[in-house]
Amino acid sequence: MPRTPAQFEEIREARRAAILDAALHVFAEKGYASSSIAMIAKQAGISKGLMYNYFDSKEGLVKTLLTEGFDIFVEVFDRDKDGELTDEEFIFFLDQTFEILKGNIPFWKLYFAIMSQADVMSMLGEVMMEKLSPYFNTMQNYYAQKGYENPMAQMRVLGALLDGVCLNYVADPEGFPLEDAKKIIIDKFI
Amino acid sequence: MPRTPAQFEEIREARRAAILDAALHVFAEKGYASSSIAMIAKQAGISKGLMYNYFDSKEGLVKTLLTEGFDIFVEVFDRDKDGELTDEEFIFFLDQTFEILKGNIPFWKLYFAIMSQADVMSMLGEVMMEKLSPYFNTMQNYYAQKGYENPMAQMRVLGALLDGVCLNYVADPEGFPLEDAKKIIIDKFI
Amino acid sequence: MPRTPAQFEEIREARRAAILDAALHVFAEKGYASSSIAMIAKQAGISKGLMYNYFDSKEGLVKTLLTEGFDIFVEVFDRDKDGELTDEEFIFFLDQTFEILKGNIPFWKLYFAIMSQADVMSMLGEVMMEKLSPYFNTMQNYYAQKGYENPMAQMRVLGALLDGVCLNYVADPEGFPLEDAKKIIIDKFI
Amino acid sequence: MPRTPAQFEEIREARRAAILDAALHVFAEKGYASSSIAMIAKQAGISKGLMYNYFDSKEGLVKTLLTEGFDIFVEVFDRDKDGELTDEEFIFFLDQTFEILKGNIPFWKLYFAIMSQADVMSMLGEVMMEKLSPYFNTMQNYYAQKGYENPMAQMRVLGALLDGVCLNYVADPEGFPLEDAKKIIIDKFI
DNA sequence: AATGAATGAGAGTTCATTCAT
DNA sequence: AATGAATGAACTCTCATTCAT
Repeated sequence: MPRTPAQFEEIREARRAAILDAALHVFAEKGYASSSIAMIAKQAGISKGLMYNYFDSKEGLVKTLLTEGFDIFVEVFDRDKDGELTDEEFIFFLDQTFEILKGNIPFWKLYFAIMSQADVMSMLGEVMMEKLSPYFNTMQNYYAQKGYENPMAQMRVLGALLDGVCLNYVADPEGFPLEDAKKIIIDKFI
Repeated sequence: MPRTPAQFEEIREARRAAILDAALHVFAEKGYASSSIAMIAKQAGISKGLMYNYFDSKEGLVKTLLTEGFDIFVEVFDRDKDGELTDEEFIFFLDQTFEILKGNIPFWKLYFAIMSQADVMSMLGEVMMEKLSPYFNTMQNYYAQKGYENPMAQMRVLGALLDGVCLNYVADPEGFPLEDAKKIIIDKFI
Repeated sequence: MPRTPAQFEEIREARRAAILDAALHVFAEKGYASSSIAMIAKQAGISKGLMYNYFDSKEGLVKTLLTEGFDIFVEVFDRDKDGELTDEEFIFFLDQTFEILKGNIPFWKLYFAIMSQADVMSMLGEVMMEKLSPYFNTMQNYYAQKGYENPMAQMRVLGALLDGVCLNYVADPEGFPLEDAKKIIIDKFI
Repeated sequence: MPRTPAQFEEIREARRAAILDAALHVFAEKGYASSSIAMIAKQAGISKGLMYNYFDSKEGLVKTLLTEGFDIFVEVFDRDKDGELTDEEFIFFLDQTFEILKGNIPFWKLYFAIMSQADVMSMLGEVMMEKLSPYFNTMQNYYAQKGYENPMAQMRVLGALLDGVCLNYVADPEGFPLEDAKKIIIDKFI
């Protein structure tokens, strides 16, 4: 009995996910430029040729990884998008951020690797900013409603700190004291 | 009649500086792996071949950039290396850090590009850690002598914050409120 | 529908042989260091890149040529490896040597080109010695059992003579009187 | 007081010899293609540029080495060029050959390295043959006057043997039993 | 006469991408 | 849908040769 169209779709979807997963890990391990399509295909258990049946190019692959990666991130914070934050919610907010970080180290490795390459960034910068701005708005609102003098700057500093923690953590997950850092941040930035 | 040794030395020094400058900007812009010797040579206005009269390899080039870049950084902080810090000195310390940051944007772009590439890091990790550890020690000492519970974590968080500020600033020097950030950091981390 | 594994295997085997054949002739003609992958690829009618789908490196290519070339040589003499030789067998032995020589001129050209290049020799010396030593042992045994005073020296002289004949023959296959030489050698060295 | 033209000439001559000597040793060590002008200049203690004041090109250098090297060889045997040889003279002849071999290992290394490269040979082959033919004629005459059936073949076999001994000796001067070989050759080929 | 900075062609090698099957 | 052989451009690096001084 031949496969139904739905079955085909299912197989395709699973394979697509496998390729993205393989690509994420290879990119995170070796960096974007130093990763080859051959490595990714091998890791995904398929041929190089078939890769191009699923993704247009190496660049398309990394763009998909980044945009879909951020979508997951955004989903989690979606409910708080426009709301006001209590202190408990803000703590929860930070907690969530750290949980996502811990669960997606390869993604954040890739994120920082790509971030530092102006040419790739120029294509992704807008997309990312659009997705992340609700998150930043939430932070800024928090400081605004607490009556801080310069809530934008407060938000940028906190954002920078989270970037920095993220960068240090993915560079050395064993060595960086993530839990201690969380306490200190909550202590200072609430 | 040949040039005098002094003349040759002069030529070499000027060329060397031009190559390093070109390399710094290209690496900062594209990342290490995505930069080619051809790009750097073109930027420096010389032939590919001449590069190798001045530097052994692409790797040697980036190592030189980073070690000499950090040397400038280290020089400034040298006098405080082992001493204890008063609050004023700590503020001065942060001030200096920000001044250096403002004056060397391409260098710090390169620094982050390197930081996020595991393969390059593996060859540079030691060099960098050696140069930076006195700086981190100074910070840790500061928190230790102020009686903080976990000075190492305090230091790591401050380090992460400075990384993050640096990262955000070099990504968008006009948009990031560096002066405001400095005030907030001094306020919170002293 | 993809080619079957058997079809791929067929293609690979044919290409591999074509590359080895091209490489043998180019190396034999120009020597190892002066032969370029571009020349070999051109001779084989393929792109430079494809070479590396079949062989790891230029060095790998020449190693393969030499080991597989010697294997043919070794195969012929395998049965006599450890045995004692009668005069008839010794004559047969020389006969075989000359036949192999006549049928593989480019290989022996390569062999001498390699022999005279210290840097290549250093990577091949072991492989070659391992393959050739049974052959030399056979000769030495022959002289030992005939009661010669210094069988090792006899063997070395005979080996040198065969090298020299080989060298002269490959340099000028038409001009060198191979058959006459064989008679003289059998006459003097039996 | 300025140097006299004769003094200039003397300096030039000494320098020329130093360059040739340096080149011979570098070529013998690394092979022709793998030796660089930079290495040779360094070994000779002069600049690359000055090399080209003495020799047109790398190829010119090796041609000079080979032709002048053979001249030395030829000189020694000059007196016997056309004469008839007694057995004692023939032994002396072989003796001389071995002495020259022992005293000029780098030259013979270079000779064999170049011999195996058809393209270089094509330029040198004629020159060399012209210089060596008296030597071969002497050998052939020796066998002719002793009444051998095929003196040309005898000569070619002896020539091949001397080639082979030379090749084996320069490849491994410590290991090859040159003195034993000489005795065996005299024993068999007189 | 002498230097070594500088070039440019070409070396070995890698790899994203295409394509016949 | 699927393969991996094949290409070609670009990579890092080397070096004989030239040339301003």
